Amino acid sequence: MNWDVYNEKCPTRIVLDRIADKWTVLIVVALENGTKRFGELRREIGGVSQKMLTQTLRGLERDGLVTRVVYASVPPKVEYSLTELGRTLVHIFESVREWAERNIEDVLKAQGDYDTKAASEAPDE
Amino acid sequence: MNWDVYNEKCPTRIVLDRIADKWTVLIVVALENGTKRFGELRREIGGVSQKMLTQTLRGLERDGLVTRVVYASVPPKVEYSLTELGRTLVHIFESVREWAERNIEDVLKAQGDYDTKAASEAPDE
DNA sequence: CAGCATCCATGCCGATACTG
DNA sequence: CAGTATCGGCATGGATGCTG
Repeated sequence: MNWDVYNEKCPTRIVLDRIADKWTVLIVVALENGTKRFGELRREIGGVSQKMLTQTLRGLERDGLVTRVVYASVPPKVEYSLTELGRTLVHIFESVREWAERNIEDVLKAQGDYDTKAASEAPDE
Repeated sequence: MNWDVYNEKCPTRIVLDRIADKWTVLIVVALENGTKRFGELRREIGGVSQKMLTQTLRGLERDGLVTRVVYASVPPKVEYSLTELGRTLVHIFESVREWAERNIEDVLKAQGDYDTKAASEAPDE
C-alpha cells in the first residue's frame, strides 16, 4: 500500500493529527516513566482542564496507546499508563525534539527578521 | 538549556505546533521536489482555500522554511520553494511516516475494539 | 476522586467580494 | 495571478454544577 499525504486516510496524517495535540504530548511525557492517577496527571500537567484531560486520555485509550485501570474502591481510583505501543511513540517525540533543539535558533531568528522587516515596511501606526 | 515540554516555549512544542498543521505538511511535501507557483500549489493540494494557502505559506516563510520570490511581471508570478532548513524538515515526516506505517494497523484495530466494546455496553438507542 | 452534562466565549476557517 | 478584507457558521475548549 503506497499512501500519499493528500489522502485523509494517510497513516502519517492520522498519526500527526493525534500527536500534534498539545495535551497528547504532555500526557505521553508525563506517563513516560510510570503509571499515574488522574489527579496526579492533572496536577503535573499544569493548565489542563478536567474536560480536556479526560477527553485526551479517552482518545489515547481508544488508539491503544494508553491503558485505563479502574479500581472499585471508595473513593474511586483510576490509573493510567502507556501501553507498549504508546512507549514506542516516545521515539517520535525524540526525533522531533532533536530537530527542534538543533534548529530552533534558526527558526526564531528567521521569525525575528521577518517581523522586523514587516515592521519597517509599515508606514506608520 | 534544558527544555521541558510543560513550557510553552519548549522547542519541541513550537515545532510540533507548526508541523502538526494539515496544510503545512501538504505544502512541504508539494515543494519537496522543486519550486512551485501559488496556483500550482493550489491545484496540486486539493481542497485548500486560497486564504489558508496564503496564511500557511506566510507562516512557513516567517519560520525560514520557505522562500517566496515575487516577479514584477504582468500578470504577477510568485514562486515558492523550500529553504535548506525546510528540506531538513522532510526527515521528520519520514520518521513519523515510518512509525505510522508500522503501527497504523494496531491503532486502527485498537479503535475498532474500543468502539465495538463501547457499542455492546450501550443498552439501547 | 474521577467524570459527565451543560452552557457559552473564542477563534478558526470557508465563502465571497474586491485590488495591484 | 496572487493576493487582501470582511463576514459568518461552526467546532474547540473553558467554567460550572452535579453524580457514583
